[in-house]
Amino acid sequence: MQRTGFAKAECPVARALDAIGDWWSLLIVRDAFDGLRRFGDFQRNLGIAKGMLTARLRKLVETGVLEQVAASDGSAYLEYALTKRGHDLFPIVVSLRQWGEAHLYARGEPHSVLLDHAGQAVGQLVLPSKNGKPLSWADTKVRKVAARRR
Amino acid sequence: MQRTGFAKAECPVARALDAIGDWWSLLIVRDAFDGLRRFGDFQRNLGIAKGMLTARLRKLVETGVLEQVAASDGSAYLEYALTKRGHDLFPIVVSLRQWGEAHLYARGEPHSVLLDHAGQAVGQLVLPSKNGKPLSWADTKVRKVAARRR
DNA sequence: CGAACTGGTCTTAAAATAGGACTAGACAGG
DNA sequence: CCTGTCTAGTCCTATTTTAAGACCAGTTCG
Repeated sequence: MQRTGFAKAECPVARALDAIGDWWSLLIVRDAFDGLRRFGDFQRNLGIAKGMLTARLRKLVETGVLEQVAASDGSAYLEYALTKRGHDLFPIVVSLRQWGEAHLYARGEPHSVLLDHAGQAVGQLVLPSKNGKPLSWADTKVRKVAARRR
Repeated sequence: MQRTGFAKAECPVARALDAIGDWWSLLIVRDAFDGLRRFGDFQRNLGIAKGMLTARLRKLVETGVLEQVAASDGSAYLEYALTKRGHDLFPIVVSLRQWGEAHLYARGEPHSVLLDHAGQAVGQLVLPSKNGKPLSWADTKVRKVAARRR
């Protein structure tokens, strides 16, 4: 009765959830985007059990989202840094953030916000189309399985 | 030792994960975007245990992502339909899909793809900035807690 | 050198999950 | 209008996952 896995699903959404769709992984990644790099930083900031954190970090390293690098402060410890693949998770974290901001706060309730380099709140993620108008859920359809190409 | 909850976190990412960040909810939502509406359709398509599906659907209805509506075929059964809040999950599902497509398939391995109304594969989600250039992770920063406004 | 910090491992109890048996009401056919 | 099947669940059990904290070896600080 092992938890169902989706690693071999044909659907990319299912595979992505298999890789990073548990309760902690995306929060670790969010913290990594905020600049956290050390085991203890993640542990204190998230309040996660250490064994859990060990397991999650290990899986994220295996998946290629994080990598262990020498500590930036010159000490003998290791740090966890986002890889290219990890940085590519940015739209996922932002989309979760924007949905959360829009739907899960009472009016006036304080929450963190995402700013650009100029200190301006950023706009919504958009899915561009040829003619410049953003695509919505109603404009798209999934083709079940792509033909094997190349 | 109840699973840690993030419902009251100040971070919107954490709240979003609390609401829809489990192993099944986003797959149910994905199927709903694909047009599935009935209990049995979700159950057969996902291979999920029925008790699990019952619990997930109930939570998604509570969260306001799905709502129960009369069956579209005129029978006495109910169907689950995406609400506005549910449709707003579209960027999350798309960002997961695009990350999965980019990183979790061997070259040439078949997978489903997202098409626009014209049958063209859609482009990448982008986070627009004032000057038109998309923002990346390096261009943004989180302000920890927004001042209470209004 | 000794104390505290770092980054873990191990153990335990509670909770979540998978899988399947069972069921009440809806529906379709004869 | 009777019966068999379908639908949408509930309930039970075995197993896995999680939370929480005790413990520990190597590193750094004073």
